[in-house]
Amino acid sequence: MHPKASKTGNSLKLRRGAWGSDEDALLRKCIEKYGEGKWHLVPHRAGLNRCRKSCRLRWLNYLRPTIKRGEFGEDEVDLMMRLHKLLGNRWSLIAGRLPGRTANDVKNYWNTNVQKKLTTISYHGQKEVVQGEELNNRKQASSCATTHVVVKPLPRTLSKGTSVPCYFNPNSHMHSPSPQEIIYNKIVKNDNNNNSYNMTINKTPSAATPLPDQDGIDWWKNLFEEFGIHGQEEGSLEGVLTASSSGLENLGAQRGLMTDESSAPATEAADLIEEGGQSCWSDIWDLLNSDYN
DNA sequence: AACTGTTGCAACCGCCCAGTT
DNA sequence: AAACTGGGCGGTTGCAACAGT
Repeated sequence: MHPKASKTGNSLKLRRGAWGSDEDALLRKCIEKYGEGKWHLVPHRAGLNRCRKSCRLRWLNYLRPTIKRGEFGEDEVDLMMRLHKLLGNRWSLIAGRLPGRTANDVKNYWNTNVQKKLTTISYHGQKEVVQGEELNNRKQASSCATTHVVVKPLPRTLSKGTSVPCYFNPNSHMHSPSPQEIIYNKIVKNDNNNNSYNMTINKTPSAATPLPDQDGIDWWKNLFEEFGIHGQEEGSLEGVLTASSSGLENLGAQRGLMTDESSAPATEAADLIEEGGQSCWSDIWDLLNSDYN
């Protein structure tokens, strides 16, 4: 019996611990037949003596056919680092940007690989083995030295039928960021590189891109306001764009990411927004896909 | 070969949030 | 408004496998 199987009284009825191949097969069959969701029905439907949470976890973290196995690639680790810097321990959000990777995978990788590396690399960039009291001292010092602002967007509730602009590239497994996301990436994350997720952009949004409706406008407005960016015209797309144009500059400057205003992508994007209004997104798209060194 | 220490990761726990009653 | 329920998340645990002595 698995050691975790005898912790609570409930476990007398429900099986716990490691999953057997027969259980996996039952669960897989059940999900194939009924689809994901309604997890409280899954144990009964599948004929499993497991709790709903256990079934859900097993499926999401192990059985799902889209799950990618094997080592994390260099680009994946790089993206993970950036996202962690931005989001903190929001593993599900980070995993959402790493196709095929689960939140559990990301969390485990971070805890076992990345965190370990961070604590064993000295300030001079030289690898060394640090243990005991010295390790604790380093950790303490490191937490002071690398303090940064973690952006934690609040969950947003939209009314029914809202179409928040979502720029999904059907030809790619990767999510293609919206123009707004590109701007956000460029400024907040200082991401000017051709990372894998940026390289999936293979179309301009000019024709096919839906423009935000009122709820979408509010959504973006709320996001900007969260960063202390305020528009002049309430409730209009132009207002949001105007707000974003000034706000982007402020945000970039606030974060100390734009040393040369004349060549900063945010400034140029902001100018384009101010000049072009709704029709300028394709220009901004091109601009933000170009390299800034 | 036997023992000990370390690592990776699957699984569980407790909590939170949103929706429903 | 309060209680309940389902879904989801981050943190933690502990086992199996591996590496070192």
